[in-house]
Amino acid sequence: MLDAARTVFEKLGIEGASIREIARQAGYTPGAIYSYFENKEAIYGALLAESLERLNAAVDAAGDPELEPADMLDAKASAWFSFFATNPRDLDLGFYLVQGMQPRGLTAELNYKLNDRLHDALRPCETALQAMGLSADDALRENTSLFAHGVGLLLMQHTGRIRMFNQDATLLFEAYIIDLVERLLAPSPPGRG
Amino acid sequence: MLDAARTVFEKLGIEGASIREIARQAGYTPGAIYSYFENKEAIYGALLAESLERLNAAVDAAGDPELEPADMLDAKASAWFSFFATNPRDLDLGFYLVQGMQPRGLTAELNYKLNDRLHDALRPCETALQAMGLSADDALRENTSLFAHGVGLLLMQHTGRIRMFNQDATLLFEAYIIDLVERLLAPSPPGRG
Amino acid sequence: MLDAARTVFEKLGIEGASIREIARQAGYTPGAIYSYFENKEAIYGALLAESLERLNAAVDAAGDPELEPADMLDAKASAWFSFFATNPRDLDLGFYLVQGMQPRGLTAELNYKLNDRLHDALRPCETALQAMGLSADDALRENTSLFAHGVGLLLMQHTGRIRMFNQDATLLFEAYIIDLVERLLAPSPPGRG
Amino acid sequence: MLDAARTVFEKLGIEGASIREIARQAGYTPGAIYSYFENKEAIYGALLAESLERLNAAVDAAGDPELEPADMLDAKASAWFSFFATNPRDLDLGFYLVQGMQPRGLTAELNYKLNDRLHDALRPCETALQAMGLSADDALRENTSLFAHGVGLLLMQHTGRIRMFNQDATLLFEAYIIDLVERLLAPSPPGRG
DNA sequence: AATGAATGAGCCTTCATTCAT
DNA sequence: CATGAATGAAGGCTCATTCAT
Repeated sequence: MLDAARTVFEKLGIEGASIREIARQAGYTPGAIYSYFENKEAIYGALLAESLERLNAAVDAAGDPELEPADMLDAKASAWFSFFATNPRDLDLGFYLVQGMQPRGLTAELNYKLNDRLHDALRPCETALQAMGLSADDALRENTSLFAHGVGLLLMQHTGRIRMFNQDATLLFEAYIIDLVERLLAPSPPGRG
Repeated sequence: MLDAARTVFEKLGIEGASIREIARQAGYTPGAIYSYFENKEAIYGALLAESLERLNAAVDAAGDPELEPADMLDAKASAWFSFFATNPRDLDLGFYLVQGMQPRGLTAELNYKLNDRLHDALRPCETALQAMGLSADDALRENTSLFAHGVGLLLMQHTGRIRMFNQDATLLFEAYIIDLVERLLAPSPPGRG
Repeated sequence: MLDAARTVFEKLGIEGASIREIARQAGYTPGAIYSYFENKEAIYGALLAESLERLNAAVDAAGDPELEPADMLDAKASAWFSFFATNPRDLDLGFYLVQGMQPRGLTAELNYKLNDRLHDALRPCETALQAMGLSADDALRENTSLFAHGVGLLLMQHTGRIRMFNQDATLLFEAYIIDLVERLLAPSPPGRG
Repeated sequence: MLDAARTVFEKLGIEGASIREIARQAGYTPGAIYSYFENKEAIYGALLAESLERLNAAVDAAGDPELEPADMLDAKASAWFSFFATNPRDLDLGFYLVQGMQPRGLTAELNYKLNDRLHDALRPCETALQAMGLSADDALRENTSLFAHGVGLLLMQHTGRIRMFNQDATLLFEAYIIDLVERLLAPSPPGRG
């Protein structure tokens, strides 16, 4: 059933994915959906939960444990970035969660769970940052920036606005990481906390 | 009439803003809308065009012409960033342009115009980057990154996901600019183009 | 449901028959219609298909198989003519097929089927004409003329314009058949193929 | 203004000819139309009146006065037939009058006038028929049949159904006239009034 | 667990017509 | 005479959701 939803969703996008269509794809009638999900938003919740599992799997699989912290940072960050860059529908889901999802569809519990799983996917980067010598606070801050940077690039790429700038999102993300590593490993210049 | 659209839009969001609702808010019947706009998308087009004008006004007003390039960069970037940070509905509009707007509503001409106006708002940063010694290509690349970074932060802040990280979007954006300036002014380390 | 459509259609004509009205007559809400038909044109398609079946039934039932070809021609032609003369709504449907029906509502397949069924209803006349000694080409031509004549009379009668001429459509159609038979059975005069 | 209506009407057909469109074509705004016509139907009434004038002009111009009655019949009948065959929009108008026009649009007076003008266009045929020796009653009957035949052929041709029969409407009409003349000039067989 | 017909509310849009200016 | 903004009614259609079976 979730597979059907995902399939429809991949084919028709988040706007075109009606209950009817999902049911048809699943070989059921519309009413049957409601045996599995409370409402339409709940489907997205489930879809998103599953998407985040795949995201975590991708991040977990990335990077040899023996890697240097800086390389680990690169590996883990590239993992979540390329997961979304490669799977635009997962990015859609993420944006949908973030933008349009009605509070009704997401129980507080599920919302927490989803947030936690997103954090889980980003934590390896934070860990690597700490391993590079950053305090917990600094690591959090840098990780937030890193995430924001990636999200911005993904959004631009996803909507075609990045071609507008004649740039390649993945290259720019890589460059950001390189600059970041450089900055962290360099002797901090005067005047920076 | 545009005011009515903006009001409804602010109240109900971009999805909930139906022609009926906009007409009601404006004190008209739905048919009357079509004396002013060809269709629903055209309303957003007009709204967006106006939003981009305000954006450009904000950017143009920012920064004393006498400023050093680095400070000018800061001023101009902060201008567009804070415009969107302060006016979340304009951010919504921007995201809508970027994500959902149907080609039908936007004539190719208008689409170009809107893109141009967005570029206009970002160009001062690029100019400042070149004034700091970057080549045209490098300036474009850095400007793209800068924009992406801001967009990512704005998105996170806008959707409440930034509090999740206990960070302040504006501070993070400022930090990015500082690092950027530092990096550009520093003697480039070996191995970086 | 089809009955409702037919009823509304009889009451309000083909132009006045809205989905809303059909639904109301059927005791349903508009949306319910779409469980039965893909769109409005499909309703007419179904209505027309059924009408053509009744037409064919009437034609098939007409004329003792033992009849002479000339009498069979009379019987079959009178059958389709009187079907439409007696059931003006079926005539309306036929005109609608012929004039206004959008390609969207009628799949190519259905369109073919409808055309075929109309041909089926006219074929017995053509067969009788051939039995009277006409070549296939001549039979087709005479049958086409016969059909056109009937259609013209039906249209005039239907729209009240025939009273304008103080004539009775059925009598005129009968007279046409009589003349036709006479002409075909008579030794062809010189100069006519 | 009528010209504008006719132009729009020729371009967009009877369905697509909205008041807005007519006004635009005429260089006016919709409201201005109502300075000239009571309502939309009145426009069609005027259009039709004018069409019938052109029809009569065509019929009047046809056939040398010196012609034999039989040839005159051919000339006059061919005139009205080819008028409609050549100007399908006039045929549309005629069908519209006959099928869809609301009583509101046509004052009784105008209706009479239109009927009279149609009769005028057909009268030369009737006169020719009488000149060939038919009684007034017989001439009326034959003329009615002739008109019906032509109308049937025109309808079939107009709607593309005549190609279905692989026939040429004009040829079939000509053949009808030839048969008619032949029949009338031949010694009437026994049993035909 | 599943059906599937049905609802009800809503969507965007069109259009003849009116009327104060 | 003409404007043109506005109306009001209607149009076809979509969709999440419900519920008796």
